[in-house]
Amino acid sequence: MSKNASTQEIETPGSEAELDRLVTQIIGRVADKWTMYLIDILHEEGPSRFGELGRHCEGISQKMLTQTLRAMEREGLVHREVYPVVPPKVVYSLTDLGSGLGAAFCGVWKWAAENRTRIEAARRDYSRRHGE
Amino acid sequence: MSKNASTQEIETPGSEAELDRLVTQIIGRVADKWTMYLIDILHEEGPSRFGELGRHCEGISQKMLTQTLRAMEREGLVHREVYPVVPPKVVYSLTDLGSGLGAAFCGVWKWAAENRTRIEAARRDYSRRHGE
DNA sequence: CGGAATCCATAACGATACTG
DNA sequence: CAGTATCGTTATGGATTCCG
Repeated sequence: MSKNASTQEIETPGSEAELDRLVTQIIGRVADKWTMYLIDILHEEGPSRFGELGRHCEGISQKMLTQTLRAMEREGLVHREVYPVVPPKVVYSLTDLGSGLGAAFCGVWKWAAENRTRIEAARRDYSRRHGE
Repeated sequence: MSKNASTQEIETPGSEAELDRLVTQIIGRVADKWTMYLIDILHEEGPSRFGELGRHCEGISQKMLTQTLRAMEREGLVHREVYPVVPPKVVYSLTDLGSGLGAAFCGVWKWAAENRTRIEAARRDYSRRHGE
């Protein structure tokens, strides 16, 4: 019983390598552009309707919006509430899990904001040194 | 001169909406599965050769490895050091910028590790309620 | 309004072969 | 070893149409 210093694991059959693989897999599904955008939007705007999300999420197609929201629902990041009215109304909101991820992502947003000039400088530098 | 409360902006012509777009764009380029994996690997293993990275980065093809590393170099996340020996030796290491992103993304890894059981539960839940 | 379904273009990716 | 180049496939994403 050398490991498991974490928060709430009771039954953990796999090896730590396997755990690693699992966590990596989760990151792989979640570290996606649209997911990050949507979590951010839901974080700022609060519970939002499908159309609102589409409008706030610059450049996303309605197909990707649906698709991404479904995936997020599957991972337990968002809750989908359907109001049986006409015209239809569907409101998406972050679950606790989603909020947690949003909070975690916050660091990445801050990093991007704080370092954007350096990133752009690096890019200019690169294209100068390479093929222009 | 109402804004610019940030860390180090001297010349900022765009509006805050534009700044938003810029930051979002950066996230879009950086929030990618392989980039995150590689930053994590470089963070844990330290400076590594091309082949080592490939071996540590489960499931990546050599093509994607090259491609992702080039992109990361362009964004200023990694430094590429070529040793003119035979057989060739190329060592990749995180720049300050890359380390910063790694640190920022750390929160997400922790989130994934701490909530993995909940995520899997959510997934089981979803497939039970939907098409199995 | 909030999708699902269809069609289509192209970008992403993997496998393979080749090179300095 | 660390790539580049090419090819073929699959996945991604947009546009459009239709439905409850």
